Amino acid sequence: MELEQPKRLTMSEIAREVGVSTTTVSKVLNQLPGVGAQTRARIQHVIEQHEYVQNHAARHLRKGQTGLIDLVLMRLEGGYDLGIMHGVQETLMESGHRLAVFATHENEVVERLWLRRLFDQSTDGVLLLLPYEHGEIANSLVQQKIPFVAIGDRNEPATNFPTIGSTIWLGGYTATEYLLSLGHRRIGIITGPLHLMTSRARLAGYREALERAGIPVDPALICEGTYLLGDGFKQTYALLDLPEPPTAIFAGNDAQATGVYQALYQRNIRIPDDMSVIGFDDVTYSAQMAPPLTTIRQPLVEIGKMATNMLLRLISGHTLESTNVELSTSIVIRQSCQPPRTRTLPT
Amino acid sequence: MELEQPKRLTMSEIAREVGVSTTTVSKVLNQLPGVGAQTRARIQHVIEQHEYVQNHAARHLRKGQTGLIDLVLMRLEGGYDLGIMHGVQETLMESGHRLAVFATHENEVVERLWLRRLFDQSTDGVLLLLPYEHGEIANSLVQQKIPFVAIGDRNEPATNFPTIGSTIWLGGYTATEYLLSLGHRRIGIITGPLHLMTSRARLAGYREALERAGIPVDPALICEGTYLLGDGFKQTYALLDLPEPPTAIFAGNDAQATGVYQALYQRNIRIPDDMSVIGFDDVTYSAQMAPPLTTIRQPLVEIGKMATNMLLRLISGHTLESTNVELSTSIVIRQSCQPPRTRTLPT
DNA sequence: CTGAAAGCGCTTACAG
DNA sequence: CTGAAAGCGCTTACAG
Repeated sequence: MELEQPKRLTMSEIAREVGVSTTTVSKVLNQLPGVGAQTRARIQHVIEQHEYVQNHAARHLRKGQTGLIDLVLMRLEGGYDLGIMHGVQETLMESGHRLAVFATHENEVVERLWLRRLFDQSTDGVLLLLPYEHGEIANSLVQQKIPFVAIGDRNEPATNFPTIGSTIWLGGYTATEYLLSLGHRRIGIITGPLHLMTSRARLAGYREALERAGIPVDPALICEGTYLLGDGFKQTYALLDLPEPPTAIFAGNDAQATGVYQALYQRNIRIPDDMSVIGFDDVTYSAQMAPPLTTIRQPLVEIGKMATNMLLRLISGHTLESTNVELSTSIVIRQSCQPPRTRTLPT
Repeated sequence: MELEQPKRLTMSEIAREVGVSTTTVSKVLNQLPGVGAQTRARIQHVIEQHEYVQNHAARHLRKGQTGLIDLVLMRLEGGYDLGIMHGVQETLMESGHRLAVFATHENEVVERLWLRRLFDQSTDGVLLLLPYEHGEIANSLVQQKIPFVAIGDRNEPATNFPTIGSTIWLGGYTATEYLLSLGHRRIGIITGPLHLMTSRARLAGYREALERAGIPVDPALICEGTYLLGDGFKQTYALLDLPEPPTAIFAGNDAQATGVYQALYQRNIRIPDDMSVIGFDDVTYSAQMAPPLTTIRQPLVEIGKMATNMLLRLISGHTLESTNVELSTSIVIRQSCQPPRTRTLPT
């Protein structure tokens, strides 16, 4: 006895079975007008009975749409990227698009290969989540007329393509300002790679806050990291070993803050009693750290959603009201900062 | 002056320009034999000159292949999932497939909708990364003849579909055994949700090790978590508040181990001096924790690779040598465990 | 309200 | 070695 093989039907087979044309079946399938109620019902019935599903490729070929959005990033590492992806997925869920994810792993050959593949019209649009400057990619995309929006924080004067980010500079300023308001005067900062705009923006905000407070910037307090936990750890040791260590550390992002925590624990330095720590991003686990991390929140999920909505609008041929959007950062005060206790407050 | 518009050419336009048939162009494009060297060169030239790229949809329609693999998971949360995705991506990079990612967020409606979409022949195959039992999904996939492999750890006797996982039970056993060998007698365990096979397997391994050592299992030492940092934190407090607290904690996974660390730090209990901690998974950050976490390694990347290779083989019509693969777990000894110091070793 | 027919851009027997 | 032609499964003017 053979197992029943649920053969996949084509539209014309459905049409034949009902006794109508494929034109009519197509109309029913796509909920277009111009079909009698009776006919519609009969067709509907047969479709359901056979669990008929349209062939994606044929539809795609005819309509020139793939139902696919591509997201490109360097590396999937959690935190920042995942926050944004959540927003993207959520929005895509409503639009019905699928999300293709591609990680370049900083391999330019692979990247170019992938880019080439997109040109075969197999994507409706792309989301660029690349922390470094990728003029060439953006340009190729523009040239190929593939809709895209770049997510990140290129505080460059003007780009000729749509971008979305958040007010990084202000975030850096706010973080530093907050620590100053608590009475800290020696504030260490662990930045991201300084060739990135997003790192420099944080640092610039830090500098600005100090200068406004009339406090000279001590280069010894500025450490460069790569936004990874390990850098937070290592640079904290460096900061602690300074002749005059800081009383607070601005960790650059929450991953590095985790590293800072661990270094401090190991050195038996209590947070926030002996050292204040402030992060950046407000990643999912930030609130669960011990103590809960005070941090500068980037509205990651919102950024993801917004980016996707912008892209979707672009894809459907609309023009964007504003092509360079910045959502605002904000400070989330939890329990990792307090006034310095080892020094007397300035009079 | 108009901007040059790089119009996308079709194959027949290329053919016309060279003065050959599309048949011949297609052969060149697909590197098939049966084309004169001269002709081939001329065609090649024109192709490159125009940066011609095949239309994906047309190709797909003809060949019935999409070049797309779907990965389904509950939630993108980092650690475990990311490890596996790395492996998947790496393998896919070679095969040239793109990866479509879908997160169900435990929403069954959404899940079914998505599943339905796959039936439109828009995927070459799917990777199921769902921690709970998903008989229906697997069955639908089987019925629709969509190739797939389930990643995870269903230690069920026999499934009628391809699976890949790792030796979880043995991992649980090994972790416990190791702590016993160090002299620990009261070992706390924080499991995952106990309705999951993967959680029960760890616990069963734990029990087995204790029983073999002739140590009665104390139910008070068994805490249920959900594999999230917060559970590690909370349950550690519970364990510490026991009349007779453990001297070691088996954290269930590395995320929970992070929570354990934090609770211990907050209670001022040193690792490993005052408490040993062992994790499970060996996630990217495990080695960077302070102190570096001793853990049971699941070969996440390898699992991802293997799963993908199995799927690829399935897609190309081959049959699998073995359909239920388990890679082996192993212990990675770092610095979070040592003999208990508050008790005397048994004589 | 309904359908015949063209066409989306490829690939693939098949014939020459 | 080369090409004419059919066909993958849809959608969409267009005519009736």
